[in-house]
Amino acid sequence: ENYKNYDFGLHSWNGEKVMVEFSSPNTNKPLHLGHLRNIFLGYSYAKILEACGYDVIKANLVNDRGIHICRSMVAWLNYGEGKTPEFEGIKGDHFVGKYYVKFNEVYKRQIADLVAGGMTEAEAEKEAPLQKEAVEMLRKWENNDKEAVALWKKMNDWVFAGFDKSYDRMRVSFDKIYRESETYLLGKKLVDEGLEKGLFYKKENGSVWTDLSEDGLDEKLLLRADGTSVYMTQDLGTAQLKYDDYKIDQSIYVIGDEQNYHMKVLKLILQKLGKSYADGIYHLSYGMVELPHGKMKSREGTVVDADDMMSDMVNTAEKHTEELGKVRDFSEEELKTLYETLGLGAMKFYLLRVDPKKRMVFNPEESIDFHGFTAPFIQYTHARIQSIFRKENIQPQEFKVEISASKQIFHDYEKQVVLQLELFPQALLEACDERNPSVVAGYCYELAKTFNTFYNNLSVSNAESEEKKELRLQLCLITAKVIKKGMGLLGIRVPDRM
RNA sequence: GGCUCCGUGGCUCAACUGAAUAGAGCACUUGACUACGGAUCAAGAGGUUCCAGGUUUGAAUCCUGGCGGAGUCACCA
Repeated sequence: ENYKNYDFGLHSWNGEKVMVEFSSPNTNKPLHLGHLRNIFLGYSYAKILEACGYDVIKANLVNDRGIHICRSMVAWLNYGEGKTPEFEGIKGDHFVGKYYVKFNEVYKRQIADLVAGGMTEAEAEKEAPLQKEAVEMLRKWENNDKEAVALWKKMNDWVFAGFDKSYDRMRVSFDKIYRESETYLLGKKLVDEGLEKGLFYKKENGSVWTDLSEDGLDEKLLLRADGTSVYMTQDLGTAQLKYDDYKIDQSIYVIGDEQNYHMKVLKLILQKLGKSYADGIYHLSYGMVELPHGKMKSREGTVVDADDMMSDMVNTAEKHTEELGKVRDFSEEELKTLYETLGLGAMKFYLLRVDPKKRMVFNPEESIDFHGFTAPFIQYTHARIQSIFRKENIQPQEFKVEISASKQIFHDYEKQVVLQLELFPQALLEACDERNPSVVAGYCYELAKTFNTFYNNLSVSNAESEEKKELRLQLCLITAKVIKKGMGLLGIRVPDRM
């Protein structure tokens, strides 16, 4: 009965505004597997919040300033020979990333040389000529040096263009982009504010600190001796800016668990500063993605690149689909869309099906398995349902959802499907409260499984009676809708044929 | 070293926050298309929940102590 005009768990606005920040890349190298978990998690959780009645702003805080980008800049100046991404024919983020790698190669050698010359490791790290160039570049940038800023802008634009291509392919978008280059000055203001209030203090060399030892934490640096900002400075400013811009009730940060401490400190400092929005800060912390052989290390070249990963998954979907040969009549365009839907769907689901808090092992071979607890399994269920509608000449959009439960004697298989469908709103709320999209992933899987059992045991088209047929068609329809809705909350599309 | 988190069949994950026979998937074994799509379904085998104590009518879950692993404690971000 509940399914008449049922809106599948959607709630109207509950009056709360939430910002979800995710992705948050550095502009010195391309996105990798870890970012993928972050992005899919953030995007999915934003959708879940929306479905539960929140007004959601999806934000991306790009770390576009600092020594890391200066390193890429110096390397490009020294070794780039004026080349551009267009010239090389590669994405801008990969292009700039190449120079970051180059920097590290040379830097490492210079350190080794200096250490061989009698310097300590720490000294060598500071004295290496290339590092000195980078530091000088940062200083110039902070002093608004025309050339430095122009180069910085040029290289960042390359990277942004590259990122945009990746986001497009992932089918994620943002409502607001913050750049740390635009927020760090505000952060410095907040530091001044804290100094005036006596919450922070200056050390002899001029660096600014706050002492959080009473709260069980350590002393924390807020401003370097030379007056330049650190990570925390920028985050203070960004937090303020987010609130000024949107007057949000909650501010959710999707950030890896290696920053648990940092986020704790950030919130505490803002609370001490008496900021009303501080209490609304929540760190949606997620565990690192590891590979079967250990964790990803850029130094050892074991980082899995996000773009490569996506291509691999889509290629696998293509291969698999061709082997099965069920969509030979598809146009090129349709095939391309299908492969993206299946490949990226499988990848998103693989990353979202586990509790975000926990570290996870990414097994490339298992991730491309399209059986069992996977997106293609669920997508397949959806496609088969659509197949029934095609056969019955029914337009799902026009088919009315009207279950007259009272008159029916439900078969056990039918009952199980109904019971499972009833759980959807509950799963949605749980995912929202627990801040855990994997609840939705698990739900979709259970629903698909329950439906498949029903499907394999009872015929829809050749049902015992017209009434039964009607009922089962309705079960099919609602199942398809809930699957589509649920998977949509994970950012995964479901095809009508595959 | 201090603080935080984690340890569940060969592998990847669950377990409504203390409940009854610890659930799924992969891999393995066996079955099912003259039935709406076999990317499916049905069945089987596989566990001392890291170890040792403790609390409890009852512990994977809570406490203590080990062992093993991760993160963090930067004038990096």
